[in-house]
Amino acid sequence: MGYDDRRLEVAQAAWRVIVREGLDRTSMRAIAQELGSSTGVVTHYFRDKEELILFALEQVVESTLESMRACAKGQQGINRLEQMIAAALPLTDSDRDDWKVWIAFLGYSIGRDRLIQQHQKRYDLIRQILYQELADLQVAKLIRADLDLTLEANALIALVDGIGTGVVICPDQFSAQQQRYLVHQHIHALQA
Amino acid sequence: MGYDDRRLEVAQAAWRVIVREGLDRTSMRAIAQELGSSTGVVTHYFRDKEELILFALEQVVESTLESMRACAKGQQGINRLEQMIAAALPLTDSDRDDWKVWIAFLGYSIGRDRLIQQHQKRYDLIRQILYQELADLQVAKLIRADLDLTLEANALIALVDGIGTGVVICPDQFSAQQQRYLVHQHIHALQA
DNA sequence: CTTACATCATAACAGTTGTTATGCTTCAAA
DNA sequence: TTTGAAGCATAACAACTGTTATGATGTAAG
Repeated sequence: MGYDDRRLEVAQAAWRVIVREGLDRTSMRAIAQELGSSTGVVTHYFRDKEELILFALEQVVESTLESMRACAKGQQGINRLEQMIAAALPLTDSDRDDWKVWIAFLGYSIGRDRLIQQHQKRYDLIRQILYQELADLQVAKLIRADLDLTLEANALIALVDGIGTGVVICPDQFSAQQQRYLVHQHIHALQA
Repeated sequence: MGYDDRRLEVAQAAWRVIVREGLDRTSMRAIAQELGSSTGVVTHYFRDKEELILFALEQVVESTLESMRACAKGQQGINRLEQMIAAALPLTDSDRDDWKVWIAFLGYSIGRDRLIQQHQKRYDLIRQILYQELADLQVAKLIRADLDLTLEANALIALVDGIGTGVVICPDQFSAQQQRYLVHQHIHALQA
């Protein structure tokens, strides 16, 4: 097992503690205990606590971005966009844990301008991806020509964010089927 | 100045610290300093830190619920629902601070089941209010008869939540006008 | 075998946390 | 005037925090 693998193990331990205990109760010692080791391991693979936490979050973000790209492949038209959006939703229990980390981090970022700026970059990236998808659909005349695509991309982001927080707080209210319906309904309204 | 007024002042000081510094950096001493007093004041008016934080959040929630009820008065039909939703949006800078507190609290609640349950109750209340509005609209045949109203109420909650987080993270992407457009677009799709 | 480095444990550091106890005012009731 | 409580300041408490230094172990290269 190489360096990067071990480093990832530490991050995943941190990730589990965040989901179970909350971000502010995720201390170096708690992470080490979750890992079954001492804090020496944690400090060995990460300079700061900040570096560790940011790395753990980046794993979650990259994971869902990868899922979105994977779902996009082989799909076309409206269905392609719909599948991409679905890939970002907390449809499974595992996805729900990802969203817990994400929301914990959003709250943690309030009052921390540096973290807010990092989130902005993430949102910019997602917005750019969705914009491109919408632009392709508009060229193919599959969605209305009068749509402000940047605005609609933001609408999609807000939709996913809203469903994500809804699932984390009230899991019973948002089944996978209902999540898909909400996305389908939203995208359907864009069609030409 | 009575007891309750002073108590509210303490909560508002905590509220300002949360917005500026973040929830996990909102210590008893930071609140006291923001208030221009000592920690003795804080402990005098609140048993726990938890009691203080929960009280501060409740103020925010009650404030926006009151705004929603006020906006509902004198309005009718689809416009009534639209105004109520708009009352919960972060259209002004002041509202944005409310949303910062809200989102900070959402993240803080991850891994704290008691807080999650309290949020569920809040969402249940809002869902009930929106359900009633939708039911009235459905009886008046102003929205489609085949809609699952509970699902649509959840959709409205998700929409507002998504816009709220979007504004907090990327204020430039969600102007008041654009927020209103997104709500209008969503509600318009429900019409009969 | 020796050297050097990666991996990890342990311990100590100074700082911060929430909580509690104590004492000092001020002011109204008896 | 005495009594008592409200309002508030101060200080101390143990517990916890992130960080750092030091030492022990294994293991691969020379």
